[in-house]
Amino acid sequence: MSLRHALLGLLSSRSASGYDLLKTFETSLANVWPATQSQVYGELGKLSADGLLDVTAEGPRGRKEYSITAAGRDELRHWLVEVEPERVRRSTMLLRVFFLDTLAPDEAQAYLAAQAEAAAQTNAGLRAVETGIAWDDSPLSTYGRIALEYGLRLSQVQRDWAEWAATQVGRAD
Amino acid sequence: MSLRHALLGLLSSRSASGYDLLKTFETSLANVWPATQSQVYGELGKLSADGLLDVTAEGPRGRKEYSITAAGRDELRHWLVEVEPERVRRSTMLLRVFFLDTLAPDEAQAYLAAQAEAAAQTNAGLRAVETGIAWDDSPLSTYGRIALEYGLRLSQVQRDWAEWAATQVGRAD
DNA sequence: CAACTCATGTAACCAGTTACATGATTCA
DNA sequence: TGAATCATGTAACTGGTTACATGAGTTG
Repeated sequence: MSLRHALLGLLSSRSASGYDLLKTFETSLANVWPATQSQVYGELGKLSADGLLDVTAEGPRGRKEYSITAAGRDELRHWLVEVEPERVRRSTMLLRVFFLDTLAPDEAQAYLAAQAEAAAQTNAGLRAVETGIAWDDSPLSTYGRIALEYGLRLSQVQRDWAEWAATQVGRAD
Repeated sequence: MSLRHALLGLLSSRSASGYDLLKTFETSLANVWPATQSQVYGELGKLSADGLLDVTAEGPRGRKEYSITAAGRDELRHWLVEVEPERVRRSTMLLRVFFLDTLAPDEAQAYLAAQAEAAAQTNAGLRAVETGIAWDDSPLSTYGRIALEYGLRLSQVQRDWAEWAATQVGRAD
């Protein structure tokens, strides 16, 4: 049910069309909560049927501009302050680790080295984003910076872990 | 498609029934790749229809014991060495951060403090698991230890990040 | 013999992905 | 005027969750 809240969150600061929102999902939200076109349009329909959004303008090419309602703001707030975020579980990267013993030690090490490299790449990409943004004291900057920092720290720990893990493999094999 | 490979991986070391596998999913694999009963039974049926598993014994109460086939081992190996693990994206914990500016600074800080606490709890739980296991030099110990270490480092970085993030909120509000 | 565990299966539903389909407007 | 972009929608499918249904064997 998080797509609903992602949409409510985006619409809490400004009204937008499905098309506008879709572009936000492709850019800033892509790393946190990706969504496809069919999903966004479908969910916008449900949200207005449920009274959490209104169509407040119609433009050329059938464009519909959605605005959040008071009920929508209540729902967003409720989700933010009262609903426990569910911890992320599934990780195929980690699932594979459980079965690395079916490979030769050097193959297992190669797998872990590849993971270290992928994490390093992610980290470098995020550092490039970080330096490319003109950070200021706006709420968007503050919270955007916080989210980015999470990505930086996570990719760093993934890299360190994978490098350490490679040293553990084959120690006793 | 990872459930298939999780099942193949578990069956690569020993044959088991759906019921046996289910318990493994509830215990050791629960934090990495949870699966439900209906999912496991359904996938076992598909895997044997596809020739990756065989029913090698039938026991009381309709129990079926599944064994991995040569094709199954090939598929497992292929997945481990050739298929790129997809990076985890979706995180409602992080999605919420983008919308914390709709709350008062003290509410946003409370949210982040709660995340720090949750991560600390997870970390403590994993440390308890770590000390409760008799680690040795077996492959299971090696890779189990590596997976556990990931959880320890991840929960630590989550805690540190959330605590730091709370100090950033309201600095300029 | 009652309660518990072992053991499998199916149906309905929800979230998400991919692909198909259509058409209006803008701009070089 | 042709290509690109804007803009919405639907259908089929996949993976996962919850709930329902059934029954055999084990143990106190």
